Amino acid sequence: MRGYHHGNLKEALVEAALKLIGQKGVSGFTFVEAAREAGVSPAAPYRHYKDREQLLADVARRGFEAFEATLAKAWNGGKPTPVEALERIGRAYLTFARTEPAYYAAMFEGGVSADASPELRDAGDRAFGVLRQAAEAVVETVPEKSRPPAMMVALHMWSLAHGIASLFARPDDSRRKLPMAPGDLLEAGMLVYLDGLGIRRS
Amino acid sequence: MRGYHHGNLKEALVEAALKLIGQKGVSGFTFVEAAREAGVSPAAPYRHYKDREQLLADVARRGFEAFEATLAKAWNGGKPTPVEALERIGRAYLTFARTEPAYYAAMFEGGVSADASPELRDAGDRAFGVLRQAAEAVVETVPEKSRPPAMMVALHMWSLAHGIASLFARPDDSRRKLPMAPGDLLEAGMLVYLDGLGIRRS
DNA sequence: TGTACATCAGTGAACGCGCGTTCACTGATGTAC
DNA sequence: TGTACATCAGTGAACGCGCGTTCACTGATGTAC
Repeated sequence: MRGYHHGNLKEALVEAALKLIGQKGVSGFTFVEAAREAGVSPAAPYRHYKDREQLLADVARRGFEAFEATLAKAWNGGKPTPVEALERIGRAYLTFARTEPAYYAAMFEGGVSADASPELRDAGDRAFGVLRQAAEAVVETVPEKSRPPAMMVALHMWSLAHGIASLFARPDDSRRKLPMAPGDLLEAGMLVYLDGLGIRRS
Repeated sequence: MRGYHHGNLKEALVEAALKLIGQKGVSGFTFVEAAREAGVSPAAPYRHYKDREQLLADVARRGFEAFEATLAKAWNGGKPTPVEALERIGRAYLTFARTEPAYYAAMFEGGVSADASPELRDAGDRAFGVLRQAAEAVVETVPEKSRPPAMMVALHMWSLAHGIASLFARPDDSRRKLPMAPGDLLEAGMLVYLDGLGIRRS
């Protein structure tokens, strides 16, 4: 922090980006201001990132890694039952969107193309992998004959959670009022859906 | 168009905004460029809009009105059956997001607060009203005793459609690859969900 | 253990750029009489 | 029907601002010997 060399500038820039994105959204975040926030001259970030886009992509990648860890923890090996664990994933999804709006925005609203870098794509795929694996465990609780495709189930869960997150569970924009908590809305939706697949609740 | 007075500048600015948003996203759209696109000096737009934000809000409002018309047309009075008509609404939703990305972005990703103006809020409410009314007709096909709340159903449909739209059905960002068409993914999800509510398909 | 030196991570000044906004203004339009 | 005049919708020049990016540079660090 003191002295000519910052010593940890890359991390400081990521921190600054998260703070700024949280305050003004992805589009309000600038390279120069991130440098200022990190207490460094406007030319310094170029030692670590080629441009603003690359810093954003790095933030998004870290976001997906944190997201994956959050979802994996919520899954907890599918205990006590896959359905209950999947519901925990759903709630963890919304909690992440609410408590880490900067990460969430960089991941999903950044205009950062998913294949801006291989690392970003991989991180995104791994996060989705948690959901997909959960969906697999859940569909395996029904007889093989009437078993729905796990990929489809995972995509439905993801879409529903993301839809609720971006419509109702963002802290910054007071999007729409809801007659219930977003987490409850998601859980209700998941239960109805799983019923529709013939999956028992317990 | 010719002469000192444009004659139709407000409309031209909206057109320009749509074109620019479609090309570079909401955050890439600027007041000055909209003026340039409309063939007018950078000071001219101030005769019609207080600032960039107000123009954006106007675009979003018009978007919601077009959206409402699209959804209402798809609903078509709930014929031949409410469930089929609801599926048509779902597909129309995704088609709108795909073919009118600029409107969709202004409506949902603009950072335009829903209550930037009463007109905007009303337009948004009316668009959602179509979905809500459709949900009401659909739930009324089940006996009152086991009838789910229409509001909840409408919110689930909206969230699922919006989630699929923003994850998979935007033309600009090649978000994620899908093993199926977004419309099919949504229809499958809706059918499973309605099954879960005990609503027959026909 | 000291020293020479390569490498690295910063500085700070400068640039061109486009944006948002303002200002006094002026050409066109419409209306009162 | 003609004319005077108020109003309106535009002009264009100017401003301050912050951003992205570059450049030659310099202080700090680490390593070979």
